[in-house]
Amino acid sequence: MPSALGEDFYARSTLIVARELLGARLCHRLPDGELRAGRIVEVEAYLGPEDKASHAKLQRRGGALLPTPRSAVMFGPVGRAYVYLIYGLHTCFNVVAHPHGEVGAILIRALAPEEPLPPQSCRGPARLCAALAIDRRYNGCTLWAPRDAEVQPAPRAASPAGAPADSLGPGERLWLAPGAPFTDAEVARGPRIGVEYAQADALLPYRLGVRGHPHLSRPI
DNA sequence: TGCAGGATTAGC
DNA sequence: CTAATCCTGCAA
Repeated sequence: MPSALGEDFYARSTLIVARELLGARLCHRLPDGELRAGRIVEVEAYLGPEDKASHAKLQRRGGALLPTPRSAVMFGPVGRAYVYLIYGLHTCFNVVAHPHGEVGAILIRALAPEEPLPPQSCRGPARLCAALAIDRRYNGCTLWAPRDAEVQPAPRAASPAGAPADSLGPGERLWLAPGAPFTDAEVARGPRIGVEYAQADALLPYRLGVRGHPHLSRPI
């Protein structure tokens, strides 16, 4: 896994990591050796249970407050993938990042794709997953270490019904690599997309993108 | 156990 | 604007 961002990168404020993810490269090595990658140009930060737009929720079970199964990885170790199915149709990819003892993840919303991906194939969180062939098997996978060194996947619910039951093949790898950073002047912030149900929290400027970039999912 | 609704997208 | 489509979390 060439030059992956290290574990410490993810152990900081979710919003700081979101900002620094802009410019980084998301890379997927397929079982046949093909590399699909792109440079991150748009993200959204999602915090813990206090954030009404976030999947991170607590549920009373057996007298104790525990994370709900879907988003349990957001409560766990940083630098892992949180991958979920949305609208019964599409896959979204997030990176778990938060200071020790906190909760949060960053939704990757758009990439500037690299060869051989088609130029417009990574605009939107579900489209980039389709283009890079990222699926729910990656939920809970560590992004900063070779899978050989990986500890057991985060204690998450059993694979959602319908998820591929097979595990990742030997050659498959998903990781984040450093890339040419964007300057603060190039970064625009705005409200997150599609979270109107979160009322006041829907207005927080937790969507970050490269100003005017042609691969944004929509203008910011 | 049932059921409303979703961090989206393509198509009319 | 709406349908597609399957899980999820919460109510009962």
